[in-house]
Amino acid sequence: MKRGTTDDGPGPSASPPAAPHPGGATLDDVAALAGVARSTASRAINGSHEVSEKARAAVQRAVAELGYVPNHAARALVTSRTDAIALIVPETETRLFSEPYFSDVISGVSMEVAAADMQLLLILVRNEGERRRLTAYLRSHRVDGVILVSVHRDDPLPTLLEELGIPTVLAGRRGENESLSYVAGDNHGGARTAVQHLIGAGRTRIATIAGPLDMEVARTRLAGYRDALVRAGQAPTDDLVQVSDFTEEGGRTAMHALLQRSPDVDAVFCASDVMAAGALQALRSAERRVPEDVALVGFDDSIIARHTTPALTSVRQPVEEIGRAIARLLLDQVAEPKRPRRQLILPTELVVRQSAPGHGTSAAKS
Amino acid sequence: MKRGTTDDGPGPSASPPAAPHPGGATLDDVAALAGVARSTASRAINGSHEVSEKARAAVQRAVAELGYVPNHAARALVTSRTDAIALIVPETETRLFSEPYFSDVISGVSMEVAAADMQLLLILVRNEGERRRLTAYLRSHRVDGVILVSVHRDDPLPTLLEELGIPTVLAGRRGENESLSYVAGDNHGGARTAVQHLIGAGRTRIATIAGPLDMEVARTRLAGYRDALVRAGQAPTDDLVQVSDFTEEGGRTAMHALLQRSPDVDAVFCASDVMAAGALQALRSAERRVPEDVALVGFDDSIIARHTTPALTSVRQPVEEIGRAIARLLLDQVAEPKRPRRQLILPTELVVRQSAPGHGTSAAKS
DNA sequence: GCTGGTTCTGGAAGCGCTCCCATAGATTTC
DNA sequence: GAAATCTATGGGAGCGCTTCCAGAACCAGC
Repeated sequence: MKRGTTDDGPGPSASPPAAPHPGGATLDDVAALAGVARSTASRAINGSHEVSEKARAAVQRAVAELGYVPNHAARALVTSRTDAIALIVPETETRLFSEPYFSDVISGVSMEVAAADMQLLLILVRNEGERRRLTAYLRSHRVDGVILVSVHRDDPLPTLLEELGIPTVLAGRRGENESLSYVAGDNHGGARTAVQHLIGAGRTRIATIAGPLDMEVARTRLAGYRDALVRAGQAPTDDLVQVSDFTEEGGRTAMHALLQRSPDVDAVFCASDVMAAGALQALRSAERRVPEDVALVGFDDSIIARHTTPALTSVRQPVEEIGRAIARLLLDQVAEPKRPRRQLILPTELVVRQSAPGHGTSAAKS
Repeated sequence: MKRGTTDDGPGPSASPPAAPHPGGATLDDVAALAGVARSTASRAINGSHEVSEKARAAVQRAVAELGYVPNHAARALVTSRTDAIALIVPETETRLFSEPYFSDVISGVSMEVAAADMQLLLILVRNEGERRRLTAYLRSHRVDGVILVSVHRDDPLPTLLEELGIPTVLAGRRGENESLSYVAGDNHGGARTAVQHLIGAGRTRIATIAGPLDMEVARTRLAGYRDALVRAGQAPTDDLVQVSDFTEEGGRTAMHALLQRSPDVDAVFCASDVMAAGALQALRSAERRVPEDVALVGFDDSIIARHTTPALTSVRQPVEEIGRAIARLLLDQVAEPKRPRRQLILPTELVVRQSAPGHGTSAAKS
């Protein structure tokens, strides 16, 4: 609809300003009914303590009676706060968004944001066009804060946000020296525990399928894998490391490569369940039994981990809690912009299933 | 902090009103730089055609030079449009949100909403408290339109929205006589096709595990199942129908019940993949082979359909397209509120996998 | 009873924008 | 060539709210 290109009203009638109920009563109505000035009503509603009990009560009564709801736009205009938080999800790769990881993070974020009476804006970025639009959008300061999930090492967005001075919290960090606030699961510890579990089960040729190394999660999980081996006195070798891309197809290909290169592999730690599912297919087609011949551990404890056969042992992150923590950090930062950045690592947990059972349960290898 | 009221001109004060960039240049700045009045600048920017080419060009140059971005709140205040669409997702049951169904619908919605330069608000509703908050929120008219996914038959929300006169589109309908606009997959046709596939493969004792009957999707899929049987000249019997709840555990229980009641069942049409996954477990523990003894079909073609063993034959809905259609319907309705409601049913597609292969491929039953 | 504080309150000034209205030019018509 | 008709423009009035400021009302204290 082209803005009322002039002639939608023939005469003095149809006056848009006097719409029936463009949102209901105004603060003036409340003030009038309560018998106070608008400014007093405003103070009463916003909880200024320089209002007498009597006035406050009168205002509250009037608010209730009129069903008054403040006009958000008017308030935003004068306070230059929007009470909105943007959640930005890049949706380049494989429908990342459908991973429980994202939905649970979002769920956690949503809880806290709603509790703070703020709005949550969901922004999916799929391509360059949307990316440009997003940049313009952020420059227009239409949100009080931003949450960024799935950041790549060279993503320009965090830097932009930093320049614009918009409070930002990342789900996961870009690198080891992250300057912004972030919350992440303990990827290093989680990976290490997973590999230690394999070592404890007697596996000796433990490979890993890593994620793309331009993502810090992938690097950290790989580091955790190496750490576990080193601690167990095993020197990690590069031919047991296969870098992939977090997709199922990538997991399959990587597993084939590993089998080719090191046929004696007896365990694989995959940096994601999706890749583990791919690896499982490759192992099946190579006629290796899981877990008897090769034990398999995934990461994320996503929905597919429970549905493969055998079900996947996997590292679970406290995803909803991560979401909540992100929101809390951000809300604090919005309320108090000069507050120093904060970074949080939350513990993970190994969920043991059939693809890599514990001590003794597995094949009597070694 | 003293507020430098108005006179930040000559004074050395550098007062807050002249904040660094509370959002950048204003329309007045643009007008001044372009050498026109504010109203002209406004018209130029909003594409009124009553502006001379010369003025328009000057304004555009000024906008570019200043990096001007309209203040949304100010615009919203005067137009009483928010340019925001709320997407409301009840998150009662099992992390529904993580189903690809939701994420793909959201993805489609997001594309269209972004293209229209509107904002997408995500509102998750988990409990009564959040529900009340939502009601208050909707009453405050802070969104131009609402998208409701996963509606139950007796959900009070659609009615509320109808009363408030807020443009609304549902993903799926509440019942057969839905008064609001909606977009849905062809549940009836999809179910019928699935069952016809089973019939075509020679199955004769085809059961169904239905969803909760207070959801129209569940009813419609059940109706499609019955329709297929009737068309094939088989009278649908109630002991082959087991109502469940769309959860995995529910699917397991339902399958057990069916096996108990009708041990000769040779195929099951499940109203969701999640329930099919549960049914699969029940069949396995009852030592029925899938598909040789019992063929299994799911619905949704969700991520788990590809990861069970055997992989599930399932009915795929054009989910992203549904999302896009929803958004388009809604945006139309926002632009033109008196436009009649519209309802759209989009076709589904049967994806055949091992759990219910086609003719001849399956066991030589019958 | 008057002064010197405290509270509390009402008036008023905008926040940045859209859109109505009146006016100044430009163009046409007779 | 003057009147009539358009068109583009500038002025200005708000949209509903917060917040500054000055003044009213109140309480002590001398």
